[in-house]
Amino acid sequence: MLKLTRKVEYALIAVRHMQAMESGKLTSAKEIALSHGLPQQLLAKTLQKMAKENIIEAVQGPSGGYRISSNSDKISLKDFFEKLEGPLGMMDCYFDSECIQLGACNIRTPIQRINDNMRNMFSKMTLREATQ
Amino acid sequence: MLKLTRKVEYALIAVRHMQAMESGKLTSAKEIALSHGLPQQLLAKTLQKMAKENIIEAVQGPSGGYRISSNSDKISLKDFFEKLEGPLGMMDCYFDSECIQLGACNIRTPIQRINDNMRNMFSKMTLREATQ
DNA sequence: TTATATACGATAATTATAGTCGTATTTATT
DNA sequence: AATAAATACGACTATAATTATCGTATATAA
Ligand code: FES
Ligand code: FES
Repeated sequence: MLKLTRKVEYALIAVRHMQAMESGKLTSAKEIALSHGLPQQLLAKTLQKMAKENIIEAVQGPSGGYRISSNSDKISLKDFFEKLEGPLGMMDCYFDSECIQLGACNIRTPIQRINDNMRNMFSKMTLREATQ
Repeated sequence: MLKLTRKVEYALIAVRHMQAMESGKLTSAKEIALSHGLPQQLLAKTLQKMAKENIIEAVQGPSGGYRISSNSDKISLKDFFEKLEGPLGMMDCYFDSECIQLGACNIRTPIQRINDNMRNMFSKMTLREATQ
């Protein structure tokens, strides 16, 4: 319960790897995967997703790769998580109002209260803070 | 990601159900399950777990059932979660140090920092506050 | 004695996550 | 122009975790 996914885990590892690189230098999916013992294909997908979301920059072709994006400093942990995994709710009903109950729901308010707190916490932490 | 389990969800529903009862009165697993459309057997197990953990009180035999325990006021949401689902870590390595990586781990510190924040947040919220 | 409730271990079903495969595209290098 | 090495993506499979059920034992009020 309340676990991160591997995708996010790998993303964090990759971010730290890129932050540790000399400024502007590229690194590849292969390089990160090998040096941390991660499944390359899965990591590659995660990197592609991060590139699409402008967390990192991608350069194609041989001698291409990825580097950390400059605006990654501003991104919150909440946004980081949501860009990778979609809306961040402890229960699905937080967003799509598909209540699991027949109609006698008595936890909508509690769930929202708890979830708001969690989202608020992750909004206040930046990716930079968390990974530095 | 970062979702509650059904077990916890059902537990929250049950707690609120019992809080709404007249003081001291008992309610049964069947009653709760029927009135909220939950699977009775699974809910029953969760109630048994809660009873074992002194979150609620159990009375056996016909006309038995459960009622909210008086010390449920003091319990934190973190303890509530952990009593039901075990240690609360966003990654397993937070506790058993079974690092997923081959040996080149670079996220131990970040993970601990993030997780400490989360645990701290749930430590500060009481079950009572959350469900009232 | 019966009926109804909790207690609990074992197992099955379902769902979500994790990982792989195949192929297309880009582009530096030769 | 050909090749090789990288990103880009969709479809698929495998694995793990969660969810739910089954069967049986025990307690106890009526
Ligand atoms: S269970 Fe979330 S709204 Fe009812
Ligand atoms: S992944 Fe958690 S300690 Fe390395």
